[in-house]
Amino acid sequence: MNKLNLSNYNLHSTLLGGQSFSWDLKDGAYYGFTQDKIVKILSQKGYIFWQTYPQSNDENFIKNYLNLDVDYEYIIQNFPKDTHLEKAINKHSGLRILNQDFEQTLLSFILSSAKNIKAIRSSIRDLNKKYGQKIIVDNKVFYLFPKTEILAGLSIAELKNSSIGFRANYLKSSAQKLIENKDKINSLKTENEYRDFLTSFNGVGNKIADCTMVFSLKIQDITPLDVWGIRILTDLYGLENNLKYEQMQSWVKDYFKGYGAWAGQFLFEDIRGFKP
DNA sequence: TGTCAGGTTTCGG
DNA sequence: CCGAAACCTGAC
Repeated sequence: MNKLNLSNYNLHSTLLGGQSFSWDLKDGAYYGFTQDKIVKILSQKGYIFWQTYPQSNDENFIKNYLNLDVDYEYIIQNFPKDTHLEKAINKHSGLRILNQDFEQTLLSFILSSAKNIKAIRSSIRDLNKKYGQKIIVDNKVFYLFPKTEILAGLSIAELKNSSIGFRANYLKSSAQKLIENKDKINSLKTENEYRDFLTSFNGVGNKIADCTMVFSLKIQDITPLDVWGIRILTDLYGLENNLKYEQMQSWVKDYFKGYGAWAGQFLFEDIRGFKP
């Protein structure tokens, strides 16, 4: 295992909270899957220990994924002082935003629409088991997230065997579009460019575009506006619920001073009652 | 047993 | 543009 000096990083709330479906806690360690590796992480007062498989010691990956080049203390200290945020930060101290793989994040959130977290995690693991590579770590069996090419080549009927229902069409069509537009995402930069591209995928509206931008493209000034996100704005901060999507995100950018993604994540985990 | 879940698309007005 | 129905299915 590799050792990394890393204080104030709440692995539990970060890896098992709502921003990723790819992690499990087993025997005191967190195991996650991407499209090409299994990642093992555990924390021990002020340090984390980690390893990647089958390619070992992928330090570049781990630092990118854990999003370590952000100035966490600065972000927290710069938040507006209000009781809701302070309560949420206190409860989930050390919660971070991850920088996950783009294609996996987009495809995973396409599967999330109108499903609860437990069900979507179950569907993804079923797809992994059927179509992802098997890897043994610590005598435990893991499966990678399926390659985009594999998903694009499956039939709708095959995909529906993983309990994803009407999302099967979205998944296949989006996987195909990702292949046709290989690396196009890397040529884009601004939120508007990202949003236009992402919402052109079948099955991707504003909310899933938000999740993809925040959790895999380092957009920090917006927060995903699902039912919970909107509830936060209306119930806690008094916004009118008939505001348009763009107006709500505009308020988020302004009020949270460019770090709405981070503030929103604290508030989201708090309001939905995630146990730290 | 019926409703609902971290939405999007489609369709009618 | 805007509200409502349709889309699948496991979970409560």
